[in-house]
Amino acid sequence: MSSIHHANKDAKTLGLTKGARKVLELLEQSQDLSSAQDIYGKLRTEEEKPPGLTTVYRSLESLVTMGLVQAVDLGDGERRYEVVAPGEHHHHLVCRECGTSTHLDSCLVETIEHSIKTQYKFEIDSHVFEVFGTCAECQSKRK
Amino acid sequence: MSSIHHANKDAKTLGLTKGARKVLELLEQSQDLSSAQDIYGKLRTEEEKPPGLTTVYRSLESLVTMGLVQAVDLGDGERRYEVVAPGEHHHHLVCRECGTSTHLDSCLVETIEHSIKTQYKFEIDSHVFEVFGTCAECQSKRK
DNA sequence: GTGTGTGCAAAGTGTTTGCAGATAA
DNA sequence: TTATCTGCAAACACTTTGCACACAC
Repeated sequence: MSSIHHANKDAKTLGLTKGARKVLELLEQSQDLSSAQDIYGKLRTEEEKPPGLTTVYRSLESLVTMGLVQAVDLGDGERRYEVVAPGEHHHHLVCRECGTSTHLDSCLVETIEHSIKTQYKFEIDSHVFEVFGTCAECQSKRK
Repeated sequence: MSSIHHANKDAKTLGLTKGARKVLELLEQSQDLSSAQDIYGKLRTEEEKPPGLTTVYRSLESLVTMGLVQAVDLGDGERRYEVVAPGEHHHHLVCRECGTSTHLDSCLVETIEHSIKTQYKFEIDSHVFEVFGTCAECQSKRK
């Protein structure tokens, strides 16, 4: 252990600011997608000296840039975030009743990527895909 | 011709307010997705007595509710709109360079709907799917 | 006259930015 | 010290709402 002076728990937190590390930790504990305000609120209860909202936004921005976190837009005017394996991404089944989201285990865009390229001569660089409805649990609660 | 006193051009415009009819007409002429501000701006140049922004927003709301118009969220904080055949919807290839959007000729969600239902027991009621990248034209301009 | 449509201005929401003080190397 | 990080408050962009007036039947 030579040049590393920090007491970081994890190699991938290197280069992150204090605030960003707290945001990342919190996201790692979260099951669901979290908005900036969610994160801010939770940190506010869990930390003695919590980062401000501005710092949360700035942290999320850099975490996304670094590829450690994925931003998800559900179209409700509030961006959500979740940790991902670097370079990975995934899509969700979002329950409108309880708000929970389940990951889809594969990205179906990859399956049609080729046909979009050949049929439309379109060069894909990103995509959004989210499904809304009712999860199994909420369906059974209805009855 | 008995109970219809209006000089409407189209049966489906029945029950629409004056402002909503103008908004719908403009959307019918548009090739691309238009934001409320786009619509407002265009009406402002084309009409003598154009509807205000508020009316544009209210009109879009009712057009969407009536199923004549589809709202599309591209995740840039600005909702876009386009006319659709009642009950229909479609997805887009959105070019990041020139901003144009091309319709995908089929909805691939339908192809995996069954597997989502059986595998996840999830009841789908809506979805978003948009692809971003570079269109054929912008690709050739680059060279 | 009565009810709906409309416009203005104000309020609201999530997010970003400017700037000065706090903090870390 | 010197550069980076942080927080507050203000600015922002899009959208919604309150309210009074206009208009249609």
